[in-house]
Amino acid sequence: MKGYNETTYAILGILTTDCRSGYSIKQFIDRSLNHFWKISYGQIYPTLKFIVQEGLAEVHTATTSGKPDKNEYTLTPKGIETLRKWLEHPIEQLPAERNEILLKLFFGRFQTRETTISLLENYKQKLQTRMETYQSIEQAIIDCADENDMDAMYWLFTLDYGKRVTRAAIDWCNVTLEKFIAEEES
Amino acid sequence: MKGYNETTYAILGILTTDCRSGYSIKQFIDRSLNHFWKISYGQIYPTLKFIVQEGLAEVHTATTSGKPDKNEYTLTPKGIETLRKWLEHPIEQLPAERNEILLKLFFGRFQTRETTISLLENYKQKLQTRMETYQSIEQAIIDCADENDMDAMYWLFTLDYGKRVTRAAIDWCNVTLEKFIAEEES
DNA sequence: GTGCCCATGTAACCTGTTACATGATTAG
DNA sequence: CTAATCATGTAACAGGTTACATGGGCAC
Repeated sequence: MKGYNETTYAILGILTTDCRSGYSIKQFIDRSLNHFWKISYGQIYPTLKFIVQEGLAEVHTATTSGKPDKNEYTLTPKGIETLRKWLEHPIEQLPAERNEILLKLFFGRFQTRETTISLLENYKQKLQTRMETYQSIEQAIIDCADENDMDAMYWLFTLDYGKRVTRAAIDWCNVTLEKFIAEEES
Repeated sequence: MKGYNETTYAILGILTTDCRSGYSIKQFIDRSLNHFWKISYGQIYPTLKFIVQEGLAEVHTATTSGKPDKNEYTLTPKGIETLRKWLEHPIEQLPAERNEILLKLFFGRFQTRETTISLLENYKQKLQTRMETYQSIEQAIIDCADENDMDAMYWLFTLDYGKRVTRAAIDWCNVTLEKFIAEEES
């Protein structure tokens, strides 16, 4: 734990919703941001401590009958301002994605064509599963969202991103597979 | 430095080419795999040490006149076998990409529309720059590759992947921007 | 003699996950 | 009584980058 990193801002963002404790932050991420953001308790609790130290939020222990006590965090004006600054700041650089499948393909000269083909088919299958997951999440959002539901709109934007990128990767699998299969026949 | 991780296999793969020293491995990655794999000296040298410890490669000091000595690594049969096993093994799970722009967009309820639009336009611009880079690399490969050049073929596959995914992301920017701009007019 | 490429290496640090410890309450 | 859910927290580890130390040779 050092300073202001993306995890800090992600948590600051979530604290603007109704999720105010470490446990419910984790739940929120797992339910809603899971396809483009993950986080573990090992990061959440130390970060919440840091956020309080910096005066970005305040803690109050909430006693609910029938449930264990929980620490509820409320953003301070300074916290809101810090979040807003970050949101406005354009991203510095595109994330450099490591891609294991491209690495394996690149060294494919040392494999048989059959192995490369089954590698690609396995990858394609995983992408298709992901695509189906996106589609069912999307349907669930559409079904239960009322009109003017801003949260739903933003969820759909992020899902649309995931679907388009996954679709492109599946297309690539198909054309690449075709090339290997064509070569095999010749 | 612990055990067999992706970095180990990446280096094992590169050692099958003419790059046999830590320095030239770094160069190779920066020149050829840069768009989907990066690595720093801080990983390369300890990993090479580990590879030798495991008996996957052997070191020999090569003295070239006019240049400093360098440690040349040569794969052993065990090293080749280890690499081949990894190459054949299908990837376990799709990489879970953290996406800062989706995170910022998701919390866009706390920004003005103008800010969101400029965020997206900035992102789109970066994607376009990346696309141009891919295209110029591709052209360079096509220009200098002779027929039956297997390396060139694999490079083009990985570039094709990058181009398709980047294209999909740009398309997403466009449709999302349109929605925000339409909303602004209404 | 100065700056650049070649070449090797490491220590400090950052970020994150996993596994564990702890304990209350409730439903069956 | 026991399993599940709610809730908080930390220590050990894994993986990676950055910055630094070191030094040879070459071209200007």
